[in-house]
Amino acid sequence: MASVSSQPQFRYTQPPSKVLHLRNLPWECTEEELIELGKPFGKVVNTKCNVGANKNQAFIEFADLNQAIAMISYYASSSEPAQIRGKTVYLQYSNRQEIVNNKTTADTAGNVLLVTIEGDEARQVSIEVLHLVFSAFGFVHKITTFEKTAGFQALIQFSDTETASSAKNALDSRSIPRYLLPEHVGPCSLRITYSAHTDLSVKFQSHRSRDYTNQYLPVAPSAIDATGQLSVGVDGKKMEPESNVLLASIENMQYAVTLDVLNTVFSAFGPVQKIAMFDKNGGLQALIQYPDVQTAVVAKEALEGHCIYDGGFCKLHLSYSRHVDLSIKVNNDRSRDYTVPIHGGMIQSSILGQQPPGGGPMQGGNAPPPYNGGQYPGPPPPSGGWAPPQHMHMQMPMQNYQYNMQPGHGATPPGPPGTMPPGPMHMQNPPGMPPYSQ
DNA sequence: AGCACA
Repeated sequence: MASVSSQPQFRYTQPPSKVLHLRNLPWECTEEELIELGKPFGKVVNTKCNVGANKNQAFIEFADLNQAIAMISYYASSSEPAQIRGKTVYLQYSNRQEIVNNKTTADTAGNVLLVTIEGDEARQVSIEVLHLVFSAFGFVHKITTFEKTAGFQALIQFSDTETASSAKNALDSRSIPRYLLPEHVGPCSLRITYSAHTDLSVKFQSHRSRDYTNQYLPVAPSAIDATGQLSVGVDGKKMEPESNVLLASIENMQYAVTLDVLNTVFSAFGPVQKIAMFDKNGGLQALIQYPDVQTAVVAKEALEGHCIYDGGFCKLHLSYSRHVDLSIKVNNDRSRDYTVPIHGGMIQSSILGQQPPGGGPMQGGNAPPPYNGGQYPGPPPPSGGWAPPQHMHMQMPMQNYQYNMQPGHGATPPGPPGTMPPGPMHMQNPPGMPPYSQ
């Protein structure tokens, strides 16, 4: 009934085609072997091997029909059959006129990378860690993560193809540094290809996706707990609730860390509203308040474990405070409310880089060693699997935010999303202030 | 030993 097909699936004499169908091939025969076989008769423009249930069929496409005819004719009258690896290969004209290329292996470079995180506990890799790793090559615009059959994957969006390529070249098939992973997590390696995407759609900041160009993007309801704070890690487990207030403790404080130094360091990520410094357990601690959680998250990510001064001095350890709004009673050298103008304009001048009283760390005879731009931040890389990018120093945002305290002006809002220049990030040391690095 | 892939 339904057997009245005008084109039977095959006949014993196919009309000529520049595509040849090959069968009885040795298992998993290579493209090269097919090209070798067809080359004497003409230009092989395409091949497809490992076709069929047994993967023992293949196609060869010639540039010209006459070349295909030449090959068929030759073997039709030859005493020696066509052979690959000593095995007789049967060939005939294909019933198709061209090989459709499903090979995506020649993936075209783009600004978005598809990253597969391989490893038994790949899901433990947080979006923050991915951000940190890929930020070494340039500003990361957006990240989305998802589960596919391939495993735990992420799409990482850069400004441009060049930046994405440099990240891909440096990181593909390498492992995430151990020190970036929780202690119990085993090795996680990265497989990177280009994605066809050019601009990811990120609706919310969540444990699965981030848009770093839009700090005011709403936080996903699923990532907010009863206290209104982000409390979910990428693996869904509870983590330290994020807060707009950071608690900084300073280790190895060889040089004075003043309110102004802290303000400068933390203002790089957004407007600092308030700072309170205090001594605890013989060390210095400070609470730094931002207007929003996202800014604090970015600052914490970028600064955690890094040193204010070169040489391992004044190493910062950051955690989220339980505070939401600091109560600053008095503006002095240990506490400051930058949102409340005071007479005399003292605050503005100090924000803009005035040296701390008594000489800043960069002044005097005991200035810290100069910033070493090429220095690698963080602990030494673990042996094997990881080449630190040349410019993987401090992760800095592309904009410096400062409150404009002049009368009649509100706080200076950050620039619109997408204004960040492409390319790797570089330290921007405020004038007069000490550089900071690992 | 007889025509794939999305």
